[in-house]
Formats: sequence, C-alpha cells, structure tokens
Amino acid sequence: MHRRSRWRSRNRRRREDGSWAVRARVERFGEPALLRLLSERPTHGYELLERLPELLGEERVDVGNLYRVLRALEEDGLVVSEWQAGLPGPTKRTYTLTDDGREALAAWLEALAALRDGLTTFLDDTEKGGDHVR
Amino acid sequence: MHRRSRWRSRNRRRREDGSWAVRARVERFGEPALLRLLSERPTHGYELLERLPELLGEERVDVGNLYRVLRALEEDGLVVSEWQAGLPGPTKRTYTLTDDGREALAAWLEALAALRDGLTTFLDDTEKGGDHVR
DNA sequence: CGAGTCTATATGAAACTTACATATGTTCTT
DNA sequence: AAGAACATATGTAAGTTTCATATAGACTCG
Repeated sequence: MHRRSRWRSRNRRRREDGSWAVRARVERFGEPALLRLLSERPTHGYELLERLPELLGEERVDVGNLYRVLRALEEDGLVVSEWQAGLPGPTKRTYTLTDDGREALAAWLEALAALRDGLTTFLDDTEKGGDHVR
Repeated sequence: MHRRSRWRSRNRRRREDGSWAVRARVERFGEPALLRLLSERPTHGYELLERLPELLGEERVDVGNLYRVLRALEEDGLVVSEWQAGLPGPTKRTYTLTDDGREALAAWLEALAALRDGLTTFLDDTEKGGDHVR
C-alpha cells in the first residue's frame, strides 16, 4: 500500500531555492556529433571523447556509451575502424567515415535544421499568446 | 555463439531505396507542449490529445503516456485536476496550470531557446567545414 | 433497443536511451 | 617501481518512448 515511487525526470529538477531547472536536449545527439567530428578526419575514440564536450556544450560525455555508439555506427556501415599501433601511447582504434556515413550525417543535418525551425515556431507561438507565460 | 541482436534505433532507419531517414526530436518535449496548451486555458486530457499533434508536428501522440505525464505533472504540483461531470460525453478530468507550472513552462522556454541556439551553432559550424559533407 | 462507434481515462510491458560503475591493459612520468 | 594518463571496453540501473490492451459511459443509426 506504499505509494508507487515515481520515476524522477532527469530534464527537470527543483533547485534548492524552489525554482525549476530544465535541460532541453536532442535525442541521440551524440550520433550526429560523432559523425560530424569524423567528417573532418579519421579519429580514434579517446580523442573523440575529448572533443565531444565542447561540441555538445556539455561537461562530460559517457565513456562507455561513446564506444558503444561507435561500434553501432560501424555495424551500420557508417564508419570503418582500424587498429593503429606504432604511435605514441596505447594502440588506438581509428574510425573513418564512409560514404554511407556522410549521407547519414547529411540526413541528420536536415533533420536537425527542421527541428530548429520547429522550435522557433513553437517558441514564437508561445511568446505570442504569452501574456499567459510572463 | 549467436551475434548479440543489436538494439535498433528509432531515430535513424534505412529507407527501401537505401538512403537514410533521420528524425530529430527533443527529449520529453511532450511536457513543455502540454504546459503550453494548458497555459492558454484549463483543458481535459482527451482534448489535449487532439491538439498536441499539430503543436508537435507529429502524426499521433501516445495516449497512455499523455495521461501518465499529466499525472506526473500533478504530482509535481505543476497542474491541478478536477473531475467535471454534467457536460456532454463521459466525465472529464480537467487540468489547470498552477503558478508553479507557469514557472516551469518559462524555464522550459529558456532551455528550448538555448537548445535552438546551440543547434544553430552546430549547423553553422558544420556547414562551414562542410566541404566534407556535401 | 442493440450493436457499433466515439469519448475518455487508464495500466502493462517491451524496446530503446542515458547514466553510473567498474574492468583491463598499455604507456608515460617522476 | 609507482602512479597517472591513455585507451577501449562491459555490466547494469534508471529513465523514456512505443505498442498493446482494458474499462466504461455516451452517442448514433437502423
């Protein structure tokens, strides 16, 4: 008869002063971010890990998931990987974007642009009737 | 020894012609959308269900989750509800935005605007180095 | 008035995503 | 030689979205 413990959202939480802190993110944004970095040049996972936070505007990126996403991308043929020894430091697995990956990135960019435009519409419409909000 | 069956993403899939179809969405976007509709006037769930698709630009909204989100919002004090009989049709539960809900909506709008700006930066930067992409 | 449709609110469970914890081995620094 | 940094992973919990199904009153049409 105990109250069913509710799942807490990770996107909205109450600050100590009682106000709301909200974080809005795009689903699976890590994928286009990785494809974009790889579109510049082949890169290994650990370096991607270091360059992602700035691109994402987040403090840190989950290491485990990064490598999982990379292998998923490879399974789908968007990237290929190669072990690279002989360089300073431990052996690295270097990922290279394929043509298919380039197409997927282009598709992502279109979708993200559409999302941005949708957001703009949503925000404008809300402002417009926004005597309710402010 | 069977290959571990991979989780298929719902955001990227291959079309029959081989090209990629990508769908970009904001995490938990249903919540700000509901708050926004409720900021106009008190509304019951079923009507929200009908008005959401246009606002979201999606074909349909999951009925079950709609009601779950509404009750979560109520648990968090962002809305209050009241059963309303005497109207045509089955008894409806009408939700009304609270002051706290209005604040949460405002926080959402800020976060969404920030996300939009971040997307713009991401897209511009990618275009810029975009000899890689096109 | 009976059958079927529409309105209205909900629960259960599977599939997917994100977050947190930990493992393993190499290389570099001091 | 010890410890930090580099590099790549796996396991699992928590949270989110999707798909399926349940329930019941009200309306509509023959």
